[in-house]
Amino acid sequence: MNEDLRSYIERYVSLEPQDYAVIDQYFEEKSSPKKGFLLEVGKVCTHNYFLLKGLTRSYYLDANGHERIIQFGKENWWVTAMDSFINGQPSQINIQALEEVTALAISKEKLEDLYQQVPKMERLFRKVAENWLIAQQRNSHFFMKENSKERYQKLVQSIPNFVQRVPQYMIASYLDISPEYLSEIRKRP
Amino acid sequence: MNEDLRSYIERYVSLEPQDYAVIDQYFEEKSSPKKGFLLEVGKVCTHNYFLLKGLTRSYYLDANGHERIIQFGKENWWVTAMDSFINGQPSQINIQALEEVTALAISKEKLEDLYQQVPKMERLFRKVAENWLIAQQRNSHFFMKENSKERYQKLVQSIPNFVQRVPQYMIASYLDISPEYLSEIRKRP
DNA sequence: TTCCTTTCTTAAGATATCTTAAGGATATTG
DNA sequence: CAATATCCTTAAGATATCTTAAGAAAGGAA
Repeated sequence: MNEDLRSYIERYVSLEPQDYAVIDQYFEEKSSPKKGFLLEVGKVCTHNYFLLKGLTRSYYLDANGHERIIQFGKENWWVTAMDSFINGQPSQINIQALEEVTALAISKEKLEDLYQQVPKMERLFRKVAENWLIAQQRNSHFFMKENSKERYQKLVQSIPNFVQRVPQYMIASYLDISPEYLSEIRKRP
Repeated sequence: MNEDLRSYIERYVSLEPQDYAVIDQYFEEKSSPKKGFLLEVGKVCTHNYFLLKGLTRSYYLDANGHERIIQFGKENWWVTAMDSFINGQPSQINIQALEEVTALAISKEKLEDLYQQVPKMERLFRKVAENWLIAQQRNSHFFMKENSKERYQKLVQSIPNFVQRVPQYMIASYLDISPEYLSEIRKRP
């Protein structure tokens, strides 16, 4: 089994050694070139991706045709369109590789089966969902509480060198700021 | 076992009949008068509450001493301070009863034990966390996408008679609008 | 009912942020 | 290297929303 996934799992649950071999069979390695799509609007999100390498963005086009980024995906985190994946509905978002991406993918059906074969995985994904929820809640409050300048500054601080990996207009989109205004914010002392 | 909790559980997992009696023992009924606190800032949130009756708000005081409501709790939903409950950290929020509240409460320790006794509960709370996450994500996008007026109108539509149960300034706080501006919005055609 | 507290409204001035439009800088490709 | 596409900045005017302050209305307690 892949080392990154293995140590990720170990952080949440303790398994029998042989479980890892079982789990491994449920995942398939997938990759995407830069600018490729892991998911497009309107299609059902059939897979959950554990990112090994690269960077993704999840976004949609708003009423004015502007791209709105709602999430970035990075190494050792799960990338999927939760709503579509869980409920089998057409996705509202695109997921695109911003850098060349390698990921371990598991389909919805296989995941359901894996829960039967290795019940501890149910616990793993419970904890993942709980942590994700907590992160999402913190993020929501962050957006409500902080103004544009603070959002930008805290992003820069909290994820060093992230700003270098991503064009500024995408940072602006993610922070819900117009690119022009972000430019002005950055200039100010 | 309480009927509401039972049918809630049945919506997510199918259990053996005897499981319900086991589960029932893990919960204790708690109640709070109107304006009572289920949790106060600084204390660790030790319980997860399944609301049977009444209404709660989760809020904190911002830098200017203004109350900021981040969530309302209603019948047949879980009320807790996730961050504090899961990570055992002091809570950043207060949880207060807006109406007289009756709830079924389970402590963190008992819940961990329950996962061992009835492993299907792991699945239940995985699904609860997943749905909660999806709801939270939708909510975040809703706040980013819609302006004040639309947020208010959609709240009124989506939860009829909610506006009657709660003072307007609390609605404003929840929608991240100043009470004065909400008053103006409501007046406009 | 009367008083006191809580909640809601009004209005004026202040501020953050957006929109539009244009030009400048930087990357990528042929 | 030139050419093209992508990305970033500047600035002016427009808009949404907040702040402050005051008074009006409604609700609850005496």
